[in-house]
Amino acid sequence: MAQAAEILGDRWTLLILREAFYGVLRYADILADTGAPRAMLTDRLNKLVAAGILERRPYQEKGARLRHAYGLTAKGMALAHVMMAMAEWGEDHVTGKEAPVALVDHRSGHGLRLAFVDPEGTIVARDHARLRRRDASQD
Amino acid sequence: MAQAAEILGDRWTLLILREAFYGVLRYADILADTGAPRAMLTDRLNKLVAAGILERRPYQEKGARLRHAYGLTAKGMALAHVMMAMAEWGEDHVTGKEAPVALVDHRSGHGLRLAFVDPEGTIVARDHARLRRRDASQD
DNA sequence: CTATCTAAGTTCAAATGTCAAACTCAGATG
DNA sequence: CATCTGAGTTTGACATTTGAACTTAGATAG
Repeated sequence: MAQAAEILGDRWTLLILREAFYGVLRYADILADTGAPRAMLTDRLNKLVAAGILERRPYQEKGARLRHAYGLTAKGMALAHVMMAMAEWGEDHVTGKEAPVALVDHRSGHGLRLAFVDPEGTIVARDHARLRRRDASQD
Repeated sequence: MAQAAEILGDRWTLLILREAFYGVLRYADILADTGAPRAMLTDRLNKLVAAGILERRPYQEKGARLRHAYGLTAKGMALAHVMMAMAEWGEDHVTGKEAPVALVDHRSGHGLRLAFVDPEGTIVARDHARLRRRDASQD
C-alpha cells in the first residue's frame, strides 16, 4: 500500500486518472476538466508515464501536426478497482448523489459494484472481512 | 470521485488510513510506522476527524493519564474497498510481493479479493466492465 | 514539593511545492 | 512572412512540508 500511496496520494494524479478512465486523453481536455495548473498537469502526466500507468500515444488530426494522447497501460487499467472503490465511497458517503457515469457489464448491461469474493467465487459481506497476518501463527 | 480525491489524495492521509485498518490507533505508533513529521500527523488526523472518517476515542492505561486513540468510524470503515484495491494493485503491479497481512473471511478463513459483481451476484471480469453515462441515450 | 518521564502536540526557519499568468516553440494556414 | 493553436516552460509570489527543538499535563521518584 505504501507504494500505491506514493503514486496515488495526490489530488491531481487522481483527477487525471479519473479522466483517463472516462476516456479523456488529451492535455487540453484534461486541463479544462480538472482545472489543474498547466505545470502541475505536465509534471503529473510525466510521473504517470514514468510509473508505467499512462503511455504517450502519437495521433494526428487532419491539418494539424503530430500530437500525443495519454492512454492507460495495462498497469493503469488495473487501477479500475481503486477508481471504482473511490467513486462508490464518494457517492455513498460524501456527496450522496450518483456520479454522471456508471460501470456496467458490456454484455448484459447490468450495473456493477465492487465486492469481496472468496476463492470459490462467493460474495462475502464487508463486515465479515478481517485482516490476518500472512505468516500467521496466531492473531 | 472528485470529493474522494480531495480527501484521499494525500500520501500521509493514505498511510494513516492504512494504519487505522491495521488496527494501529495511537499517535506515537502511527508516527513511527508512517515516518510522518509530527505536524503533518496532527494536521491530517484532525482533518480525518473533521471529515468523519476517524473519531477520537479516549482511553487510559494503568498509571498513565487519559489519552486519545484514533479509530475508524462507519464512514471510515467503508473505505475498506479502496484500501484493499490499492493494496492489491500495489502487490500485483508495483512490488510484486505479498503484503504482510491479507484480508480473510472471518468464518471460513478464506482469503478475499475484490471483484466486480452484477446485481444478481455474478462476478464479472474487469475487462467486461464499461463506463456508461447515467442519463444515457447512447454512448 | 521539585525533578523527571512520557505521549501528544506546537513552534520555528529553511527547503520544497503550488499557483496563475506570461512566455516559448513548432508545425499548419493565410 | 504573420498568425494561430496545442502543449508545454518559465517566473516570481505564495503556501505547505520538513526535522528539530520546545511545550504541556498528568504519573511517579526522591
